[in-house]
Amino acid sequence: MPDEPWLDEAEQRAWRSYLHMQRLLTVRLSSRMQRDFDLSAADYEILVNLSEAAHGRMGPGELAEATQWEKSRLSHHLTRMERRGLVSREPSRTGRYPDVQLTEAGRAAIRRAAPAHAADVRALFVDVLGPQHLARFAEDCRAVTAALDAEQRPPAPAPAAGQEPGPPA
Amino acid sequence: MPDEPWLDEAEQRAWRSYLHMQRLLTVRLSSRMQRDFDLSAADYEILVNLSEAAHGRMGPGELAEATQWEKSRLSHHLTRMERRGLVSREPSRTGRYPDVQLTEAGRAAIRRAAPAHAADVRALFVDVLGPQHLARFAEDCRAVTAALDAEQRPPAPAPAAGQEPGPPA
DNA sequence: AGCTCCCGGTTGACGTATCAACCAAGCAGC
DNA sequence: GCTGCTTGGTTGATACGTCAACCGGGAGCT
Repeated sequence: MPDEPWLDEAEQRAWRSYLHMQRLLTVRLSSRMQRDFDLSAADYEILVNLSEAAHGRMGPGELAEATQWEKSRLSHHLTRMERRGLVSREPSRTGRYPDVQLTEAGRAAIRRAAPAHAADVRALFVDVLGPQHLARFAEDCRAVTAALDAEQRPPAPAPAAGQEPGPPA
Repeated sequence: MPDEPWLDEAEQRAWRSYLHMQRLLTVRLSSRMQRDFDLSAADYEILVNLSEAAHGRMGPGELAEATQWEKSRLSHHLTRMERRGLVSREPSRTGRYPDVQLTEAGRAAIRRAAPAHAADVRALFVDVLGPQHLARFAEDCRAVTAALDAEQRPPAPAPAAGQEPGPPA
């Protein structure tokens, strides 16, 4: 930790630029998805993960790991999604806890929403930055993430996991 | 809008890198502030704006403009903050609606929290990127923001407002 | 003046996030 | 086979955000 924590004006401006973008981008993407497809960003994230999984089916633990959500948030949210018929909880053959299963309605929902969402991400982010800036930007994001991870658990330098194509998160 | 909305693998990875960082960074900063100072990110934002204003006092409209919050969110949140004694609503001499006034407790709260928050932002973001990357990164953020703004209201290219130093937002 | 419309702000209802408390398998040790 | 701990999941309370409905004081018109 530096002795002088304060931010100078340039740093301040940079930080606020990020905050501002972050807020606008989040709001835009999620409100659009809500309006057009009746899905929240949280719903979408769950659906993406399930749709990428083996048979549209995962254990709660895996889901928690994949989304990095708190168990309690996950449980609550799954309950709500279950009530809306997007997922179901099916007794698991292998594990002790019921699996989360993507329903047909759930699969239909994400199939409907994904193209529009991808188009949004492309129009508002990917295409705005262009390939080069995009790559640099992502690199910077990973650096920050690494710093975050490092601070959280000093020991155990865990290697990162791979990513496969699919609907944009 | 492009005909092929889908994201290729590199784009996908970049986007997810951003999402991941965004989430971790937000959670880290806000949970720390909550834990150590009993302030949410929202509380902090209001306090920063008020503390930068003339006499720790602003009209609700100005606050809404500064934070870009919805009026309803602002109203609700101010009610909660008022209940906790961080702000008060004082009848305004100039305007028709009561001003929002930073209380002594509110000022004390942000004075306590700001240094730690600034240190966090520095340690987890500013110093991780370094001056050059930071500048580039911020530039990219502004580009995305501009795209967002442009899409929202096609006409009226409004010039941006200046920013002054103070506690980090 | 009296009327209407508009606009900034508040309210209520509902979905969501977080925290802490709880619960119920599984497993260790005896 | 019981005792008790660990672990993964659920529940309830409370704070937060959003939407839509509502309210009340001007401004403008006649």
